[in-house]
Amino acid sequence: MRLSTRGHYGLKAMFDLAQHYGAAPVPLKLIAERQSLSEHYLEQLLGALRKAGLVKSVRGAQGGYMLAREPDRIKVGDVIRVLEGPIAPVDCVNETNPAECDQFECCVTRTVWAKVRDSIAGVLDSISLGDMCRDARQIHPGGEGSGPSGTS
Amino acid sequence: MRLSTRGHYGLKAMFDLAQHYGAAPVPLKLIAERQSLSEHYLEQLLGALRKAGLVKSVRGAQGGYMLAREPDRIKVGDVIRVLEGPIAPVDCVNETNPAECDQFECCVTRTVWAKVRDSIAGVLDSISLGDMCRDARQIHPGGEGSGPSGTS
DNA sequence: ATAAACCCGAGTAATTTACTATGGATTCAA
DNA sequence: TTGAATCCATAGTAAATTACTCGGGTTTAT
Repeated sequence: MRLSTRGHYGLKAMFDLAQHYGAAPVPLKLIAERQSLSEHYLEQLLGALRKAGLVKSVRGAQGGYMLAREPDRIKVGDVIRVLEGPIAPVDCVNETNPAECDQFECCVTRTVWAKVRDSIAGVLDSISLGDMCRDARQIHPGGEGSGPSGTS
Repeated sequence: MRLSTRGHYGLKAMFDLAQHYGAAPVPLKLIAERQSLSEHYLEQLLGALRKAGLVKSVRGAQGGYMLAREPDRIKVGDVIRVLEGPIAPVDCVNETNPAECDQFECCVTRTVWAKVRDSIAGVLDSISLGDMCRDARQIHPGGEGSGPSGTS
């Protein structure tokens, strides 16, 4: 019942980009430093997020990454689905293409997992990057300059 | 964001035991057959559940396993925590001993994961094995003899 | 021209997962 | 009293997954 580092790190990176939305593109190196993540690894995650249309990139010197749309229009669930795949505690309740139950069409443990899936999706789809930024501002008023802002 | 087979199979087995609560102990072999699981592997899971006090065992011929208390007093969450460990999408929001955030005490992605954790725990702790049996009876009226009852 | 950046695919060590194997200890029943 | 049916415990292991690293390329501002 654990997230991999892909989702964990990826959300940190997206939150970082959300905090710099509207400004110049943020170079990978800077995100990796601020969130203390491996640069090369993060590159893969941002590549996936770019292909999924959640971030845009600017190549060349002074380039970097930025959110493809406003922080309020990107949900945590969008990010996690790109990096971790469809939400599914077990395969037979997969969001996009549920695996065939090898046994019978009707099963009880399955409905338990479906409820878990829906409750996870409900939370992830109810929080946007914009929400996270507002929360951060409440906790760390003063923003940017006033010291580092770790994200677990 | 996926359960391992431990939790998946373990809940199937516990549901099987719940459906036979009050009767003679159910031998491992029978559970494994009915739920089409590896016998030896399931043995490990039931061992853990026994040590955790959720099932009792009777050794020797005519022995087997049975729930340690009424199905209504065993929640799905109890089973999953034994087999999968504490519920924690990421380590820093572990239910029992949260890992230190290496960076800072205050972080925003962390509160997201805490909400996910609580929502998962909420679902798992709201469903008992007794509930599952009643659901099964509604779907498969006639019970026992009327054909196999797969559990995904 | 150079340096700062992104882009891409392959490789890999460590860990986890999902079992299997083996042998023993207990108990019922004939 | 013997044999079969059970549970109990530990160790081993092949496959998959994870979390990266490596070594190149390509693009673009200055």
